Amino acid sequence: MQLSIKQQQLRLREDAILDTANRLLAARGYELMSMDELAEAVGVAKGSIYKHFPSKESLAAACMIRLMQRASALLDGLPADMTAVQRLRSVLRWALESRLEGGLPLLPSTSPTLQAALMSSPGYLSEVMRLNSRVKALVKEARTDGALRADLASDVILYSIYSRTCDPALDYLIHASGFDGHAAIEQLIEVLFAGIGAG
Amino acid sequence: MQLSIKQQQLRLREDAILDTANRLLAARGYELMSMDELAEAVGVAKGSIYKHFPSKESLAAACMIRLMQRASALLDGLPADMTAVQRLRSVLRWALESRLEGGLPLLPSTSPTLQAALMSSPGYLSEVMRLNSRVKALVKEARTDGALRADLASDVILYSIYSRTCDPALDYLIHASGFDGHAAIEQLIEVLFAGIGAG
DNA sequence: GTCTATATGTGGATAGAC
DNA sequence: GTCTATCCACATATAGAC
Repeated sequence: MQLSIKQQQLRLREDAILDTANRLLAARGYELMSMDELAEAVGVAKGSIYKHFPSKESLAAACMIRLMQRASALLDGLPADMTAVQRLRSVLRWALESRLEGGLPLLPSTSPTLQAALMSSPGYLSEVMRLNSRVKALVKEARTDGALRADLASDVILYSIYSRTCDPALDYLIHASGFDGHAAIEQLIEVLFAGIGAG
Repeated sequence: MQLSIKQQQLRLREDAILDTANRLLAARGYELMSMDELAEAVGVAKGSIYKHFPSKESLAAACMIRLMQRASALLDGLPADMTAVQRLRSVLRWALESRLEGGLPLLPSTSPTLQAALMSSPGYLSEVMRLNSRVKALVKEARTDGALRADLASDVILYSIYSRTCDPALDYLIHASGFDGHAAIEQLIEVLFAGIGAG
């Protein structure tokens, strides 16, 4: 079933909106991104955006869903011979590299109203669950491999990994200490896995 | 030189404003705390707040300055026989306990406009420098003690410590995993120092 | 579906009486 | 210095022509 030309154009337009929104959300956060500036940055009228997304909140939710789908796709694409802990490193590295390119909004816990909207968005919730259970499974596997500390609760490990995706140390190292972005990322990954890794 | 009754009352009023602002900033962030709700929470008219602080930004700066002064005071009060790395653990523990009590705003990097305002506030800047140089000195001392990894750049260690004060893993552990707050704090401190500590 | 124009609400900041 | 009442800018969201 092929999409018609019109549907393809529509899809492209929506992707353009989401790309720009993604960037603005990452740069300024949910509250400070106005629909006016988004419309101008995309190059469409504000009213048009509301034809694609019924509200600012649903737009943000769509951004987050797309990001999580990309994270899942990244996991799918990893070489089959990778160990669980290597996969965990890879997905964290991908998230931090995405942040460097200005594409990773830190939306969670940014805004109560947004948080409430996300929590009542079925699409968002199911994608969160899906990604979370995959990462959880990797943590469990890495622990049985003996690659992660057995004396830590697995949630301590899990949330420590999640939290590093929005670690402000990355920005500090780059802007205050002059680190190269990729080098800074490797340092943060190294420190994290030295803290949660066995041996 | 004793303060007059009136000056004391003024000071108390200002402290009350700062206490409430501190709590609201921690709970909702800079953008979402409105001067309207602050005034109502303190129990004064909005106009009155502007007699004490010329702008919302200067109010936030005053909050941050007071917090950093408290951190400095905490360092002053630590036992003389504590090692440098123990002092670092203590100040991080204090920061996280403050967050638990709802008193530690995550202002840095929260808002570009606020960031700009802070960077042009002499009082804020001098307090930042003062605290930062003390913590930096502790990191240096702990490294020469052999308590911190020598293969890491000291800025990597320094910013990793700073970043843990706003680690979202704390909230996740408490709210999603049912951890006790103090236990969660000890886990995060343990993971961090396992990552940056020698041996 | 895209545009222009507008309704409606809310934010920071101020004026002026007391 | 505290209050009430208000100004002004800007944000989300919608209306209506094409």
